Amino acid sequence: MARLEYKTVAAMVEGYGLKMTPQRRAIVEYLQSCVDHPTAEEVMLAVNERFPMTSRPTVYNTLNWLKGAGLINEVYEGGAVRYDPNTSPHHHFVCRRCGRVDDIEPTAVGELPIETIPDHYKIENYQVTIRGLCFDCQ
Amino acid sequence: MARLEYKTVAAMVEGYGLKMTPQRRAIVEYLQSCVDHPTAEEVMLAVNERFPMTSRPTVYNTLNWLKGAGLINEVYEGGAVRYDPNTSPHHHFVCRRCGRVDDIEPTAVGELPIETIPDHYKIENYQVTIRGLCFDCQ
DNA sequence: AATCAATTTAGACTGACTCAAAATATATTT
DNA sequence: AAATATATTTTGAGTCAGTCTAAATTGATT
Repeated sequence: MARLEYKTVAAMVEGYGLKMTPQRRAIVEYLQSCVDHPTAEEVMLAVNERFPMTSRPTVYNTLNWLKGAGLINEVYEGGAVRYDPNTSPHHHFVCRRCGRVDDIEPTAVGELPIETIPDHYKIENYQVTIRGLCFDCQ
Repeated sequence: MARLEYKTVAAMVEGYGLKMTPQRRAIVEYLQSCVDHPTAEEVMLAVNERFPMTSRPTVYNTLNWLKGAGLINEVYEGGAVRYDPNTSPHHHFVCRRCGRVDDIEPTAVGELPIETIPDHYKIENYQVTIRGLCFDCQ
């Protein structure tokens, strides 16, 4: 539950008896460096700039493995599936105009008084999506 | 901003110089009767039970029109795009195990203290997604 | 009943994503 | 350092949700 780190991935790869390949390295490094929430296609394009000819299935395989291992999250905004290297609990701000998705720290929003929710639900976590206009679009 | 109502749709269709067809009627009536959040495919299957041979493009056309007119909302949960006939501000509970999506009234959750958020965002609304286990899955 | 515009349909098409099999690379053993 | 075994990548085809187009149809209006 934190920002994606290369050493975590490497250790996990080891632990599962998997192999660390240049493609996986490149994908993980790109995700680490990301401040936004790229789509699979964006990951593929970015990785291919530095490490040409990384195939689409490999990108999807790796993203799906990282997701399954809980090292990245999938978010859906603006009609597209995006990947989020930040797995700490946090919220999102989505700009109605330009579509950018910013992370919002939980401390910036305060706590939701969810204790008032019907008690037949077992709540594990919650996530807030705030919509509006970002600074640039106002 | 309320639950989808047939008369609202009919009036809007009139107003735009459009035509009320049996297919549109069937789709709207099905959405009205829905307590959950159907996918486009589920809408198509349900409508075809009563009104056979409603084609896929017609279902998508109608759903997209309703969405554009602000009469239904699109939500993405469980790896699929779903439609929500309830356009009042409200939240969602998503069951980790069975994937069902329940509406949660804003009054059941209380207010999020969003006034603490960085002030360079112009906030228009926010939506909470609560995850966990529903009653049946505990 | 005839006309015209909006709508539906069938069928082809796109884009995101997955699958399968052959080729290749990695880590390990000798 | 070469050989081996296993994981991974690639290519190319295939699937699935959703869209497009043009022809056929329907609904509203005259």
